Amino acid sequence: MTSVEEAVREIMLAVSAGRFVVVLGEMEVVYEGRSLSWLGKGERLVIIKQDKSVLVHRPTGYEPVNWQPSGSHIEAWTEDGKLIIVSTRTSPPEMLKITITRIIHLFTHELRDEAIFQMHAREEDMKQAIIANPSLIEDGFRVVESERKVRGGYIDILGVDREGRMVVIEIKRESVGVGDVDQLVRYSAQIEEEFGSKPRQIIIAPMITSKAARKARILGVEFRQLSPRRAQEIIRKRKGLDRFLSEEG
Amino acid sequence: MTSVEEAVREIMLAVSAGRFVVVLGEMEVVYEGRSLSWLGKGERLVIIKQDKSVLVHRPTGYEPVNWQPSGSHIEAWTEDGKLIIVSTRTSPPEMLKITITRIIHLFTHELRDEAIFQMHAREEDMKQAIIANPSLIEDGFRVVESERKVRGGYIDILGVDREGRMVVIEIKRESVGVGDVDQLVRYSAQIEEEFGSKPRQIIIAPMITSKAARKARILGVEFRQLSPRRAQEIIRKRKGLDRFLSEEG
DNA sequence: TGTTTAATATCGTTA
DNA sequence: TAACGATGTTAAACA
Repeated sequence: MTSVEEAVREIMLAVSAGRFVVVLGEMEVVYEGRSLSWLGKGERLVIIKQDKSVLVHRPTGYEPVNWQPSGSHIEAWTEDGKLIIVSTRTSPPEMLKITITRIIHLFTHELRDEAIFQMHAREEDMKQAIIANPSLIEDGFRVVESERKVRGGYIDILGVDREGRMVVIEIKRESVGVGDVDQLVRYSAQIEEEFGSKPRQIIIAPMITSKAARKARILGVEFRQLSPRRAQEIIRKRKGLDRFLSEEG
Repeated sequence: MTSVEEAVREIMLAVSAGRFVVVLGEMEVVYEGRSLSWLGKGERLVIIKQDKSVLVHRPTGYEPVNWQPSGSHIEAWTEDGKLIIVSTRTSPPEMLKITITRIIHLFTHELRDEAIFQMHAREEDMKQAIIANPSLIEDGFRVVESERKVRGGYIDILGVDREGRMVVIEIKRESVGVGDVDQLVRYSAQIEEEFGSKPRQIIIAPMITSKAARKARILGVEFRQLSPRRAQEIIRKRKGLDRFLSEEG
């Protein structure tokens, strides 16, 4: 079992050398800053990452019970045979104090991780899929602009249909709710204000609630079904095509 | 160094026994479910919590790069000398696959943590908020004394209202019960004894039970709503001001 | 069980 | 720095 003095030395060395620190132990935790919190004695996991972010995890649950973001200042010392770890930040001013009364396990190591994290099938990917393949909306549809700023937010895609009529498109990754229909109508009203003619309004999403569908029908909002999964497949195909073209050209 | 077979055995044992698992190692991670993600080879930390939630942390950043919530099903096995950990969930259907190509460190332990996590201000902080900002009680209110000793305890705050009438204030961090109303009335009686005139009686708390509210109405006790959350905001604002003043002065 | 709201939200991007 | 939207948001409160 590591002595408290050895633990302090090992932690401070690891922190200054940019090594990853893992401590399992019995501790109390106090946080003061954007909020205040107290957590009495219990066995938990403390992580000090290489960017000096700190996480305190209880035995259950997805979220850390306490934390401190990267860029904070870390100090460790002993007090009455206890191991104290304090992380402070100036902007915003906040402080996390961990009082470890018993060390169960301590381990430090320099982690190397250069890999790129790739994620697909988000709302952004659905937008890219439509831009890459506008006929997903309907034949003859053309994209004019994406992320056009309006009061209260952005129009995901602004386009023109086969007959030259303007189309305002709202994309949702999950089920469309009543609020999403309202938002699209608000944005469309601004386009009508600006261009003088009422645009078509289309929501594209994997599904729509019955309430939202009713409201959409009443307000003249159209719905097109597209799952993030299918959008992902379109992007992948498109990428494959790009690769083929660049290899050929 | 732990062998892969030993690691599988230790992890499966720990998971079924409800122990906490920590693995530092070189790994690839794939997620499929609400989205799709792929993360190439790199050194990371894997946590399997006692509720079978899984977290994968890179060397930097607050958030886990991949995770799986509690209640998922966990399996571990070996494949070509690699350690595979897969966590699956049915609703929504999602899967996390961790392929560990090199184990740097493995540790399992049953963590006991019964402590209650308390966030936001304590009763003491609510008192400080009122002292810092007496208009929380009402316009023209002034604090005369805090923690004045009486038979049976202390008066949280003794003050004077706009018309010069004495005010006895009782602070509660949680819901006010009948007993709290009784206590305030007992303390007020002593103030009346001492000063010769009946003081106003105010309870300040985030909420009050209907029974206590009825009793308060009958006994002439007033109620002011203040949540620990709001008290905390006032303290924080005050502290920010103090810091500014101390820097300037 | 489904819906709404808060979070020390975090994390980007943009003005 | 502030504002704003997206997040595999999560988690709690509410109906």
